[in-house]
Amino acid sequence: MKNNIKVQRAIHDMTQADLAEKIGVSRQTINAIEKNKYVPSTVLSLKIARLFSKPLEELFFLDETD
Amino acid sequence: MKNNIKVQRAIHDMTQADLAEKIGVSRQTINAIEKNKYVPSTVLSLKIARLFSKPLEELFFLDETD
DNA sequence: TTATAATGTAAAATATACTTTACATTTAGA
DNA sequence: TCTAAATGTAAAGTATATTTTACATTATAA
Repeated sequence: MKNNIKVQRAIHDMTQADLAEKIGVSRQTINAIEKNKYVPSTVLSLKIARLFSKPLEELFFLDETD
Repeated sequence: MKNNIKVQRAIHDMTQADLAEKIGVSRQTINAIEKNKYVPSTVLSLKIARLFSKPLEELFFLDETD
């Protein structure tokens, strides 16, 4: 799975720490998601999508490995 | 988080086993998700949404506990 | 009513998400 | 250039998702 969280952060001018704090996870969790270290839970991705006011599918995408 | 997978299965006339097989997880995983035993990964919920041709937010909802 | 399919559940094992702490590297601004 | 902020990364620990096996319960159809 891929995502464009980094772009969304840029649009909203937020740091990884900002985003982490807003959705209640650690900064390393955001970093790991952006670097595709692991797949977030649906609760987490829903919270991120809600924060950025975008449909989840515009932020997270299945790829050939999924 | 809540979901209406059971309703979607009914609409598409699929059993838990059918759905499990189509998205490549065990039947117990589907059952556990429907019974809110645990929160699926984003890959899994994206696959379910794609299978039912619905935006993910129409299948999975954040609630007060999230 | 009986057989069969579907669903619910549970325990043990494994994989993976997420936290915490800590430090190194990169980026950006004074 | 110097400094501070932001990002990347790593290891150890904890929590939770998912599988497998197995069995019990419920619904359905003959």
